[in-house]
Amino acid sequence: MPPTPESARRRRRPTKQGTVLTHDLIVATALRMLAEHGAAGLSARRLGLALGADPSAVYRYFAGMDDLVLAIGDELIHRALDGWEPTGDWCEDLRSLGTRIHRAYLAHPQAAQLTANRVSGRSHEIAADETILGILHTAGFRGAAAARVYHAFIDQTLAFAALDAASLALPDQAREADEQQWRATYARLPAATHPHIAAAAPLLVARMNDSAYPAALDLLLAGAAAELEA
Amino acid sequence: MPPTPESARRRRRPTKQGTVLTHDLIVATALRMLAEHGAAGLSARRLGLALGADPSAVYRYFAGMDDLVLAIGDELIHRALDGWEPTGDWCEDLRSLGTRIHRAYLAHPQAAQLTANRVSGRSHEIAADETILGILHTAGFRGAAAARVYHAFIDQTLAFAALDAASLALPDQAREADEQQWRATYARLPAATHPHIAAAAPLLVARMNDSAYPAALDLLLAGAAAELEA
DNA sequence: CCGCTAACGTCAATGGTGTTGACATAAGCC
DNA sequence: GGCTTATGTCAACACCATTGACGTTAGCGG
Repeated sequence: MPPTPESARRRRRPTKQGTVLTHDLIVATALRMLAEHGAAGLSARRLGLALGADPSAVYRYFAGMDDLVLAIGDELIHRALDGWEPTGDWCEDLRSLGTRIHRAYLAHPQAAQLTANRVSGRSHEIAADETILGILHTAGFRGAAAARVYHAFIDQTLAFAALDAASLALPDQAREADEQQWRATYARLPAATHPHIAAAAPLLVARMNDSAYPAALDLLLAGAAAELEA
Repeated sequence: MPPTPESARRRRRPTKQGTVLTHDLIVATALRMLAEHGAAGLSARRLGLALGADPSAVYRYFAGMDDLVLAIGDELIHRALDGWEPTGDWCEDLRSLGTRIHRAYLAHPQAAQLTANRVSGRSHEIAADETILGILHTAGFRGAAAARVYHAFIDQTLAFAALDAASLALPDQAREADEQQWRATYARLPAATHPHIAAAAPLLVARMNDSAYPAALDLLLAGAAAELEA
């Protein structure tokens, strides 16, 4: 029994504890729980508890936990594009769009981990794709070239979002422990056996918290621009 | 009680069903189970069943399921580098190394999904890092530049591996269903509301199964080479 | 304003999961 | 050949997603 589509909802019975459930309320609560309890901390039972409702009530709104996860992903894309306006400079527009998507995911690293490499096919995801393809069109890309650049752009953005989210998603305590352990293993390798790691270790420790996405994005855009001129 | 390190093992009591457990045997069996039952199909109980042992026996070898997952990741890197020989051409070496890592992960997509954005700090991962830094050193990169290129190279490789693994990991049946559903939503959007998607849909469907990694890798190497000359 | 219907919240149960502590057995050192 | 202890086994715990039956109440048709 698939859940009722949001448009067809009419009756809203308050929960035993008084809250009135909504598609959006559930997504928002799930996002909060992910931030509080980590990527593995989103469970139907805990979600029900946080909502003040029976866990199974969630299934009136989503086909299952996986469906909820896809909705969360679509919400992240929604937030990324909210309020964005094109400047007309295709290169600048793609850069700001990529940066926005990357930033929106990293704002909810635990959620990003779950959703960044999923394709939801939901409304906001579709809107984003249409926007990107539109920008490429105005830039002058047509046919296969447009498809290729689109593909590289969106995959690179989402791939880095997922990767960067993974390190951000570690709880503060575990994250320090992780960095500490990094120092404990990599930074302590003897120069005799691992000369290059030993030499680069201090620099790498310093770099670890930053994302390589901006640099990679610049390279991609430069490559695309060069192709346009040719 | 942390498990006994592999080097300190002496007694090996055969299981009730006759098999003799090993660190490597468990990793290999887990890899097989991942291929058979999907990324979510790796469970302690099923692993025990497949090994012909009690599920809890695994805990004599790994601190937990997560520890096992890290070991699987290290094994993937091991396979990626196995037999690799440098040519001396740094650009070619980095390209072949990146391609090998990407290919090794995609050979076990279900395992890649679990491990590609983890840092294990284990021996083969360390060996790979030392190799990459060594190549960059012979190329002439020093200090911060070497660290920056290393960071971009390894993150891009792993990020694309994770992303590409996600689509490959879908079971054949679900994968066709997914592509079908893609056609059903994206390819059917009316040109009136989504003109660019409607125009690009056939090309995008054709591209979907390929990875954007080779193109992205080329861009990265070209950018690095340009930086060297400057 | 009333009554009917079905949407939706609740309950209970099923079969899965990781993990752990106590126990037993046999491997291999002395 | 006996002792120690590593290691396999067993049973139990607490959690998980999901589902079918149940009952209540919101809100429409009259």
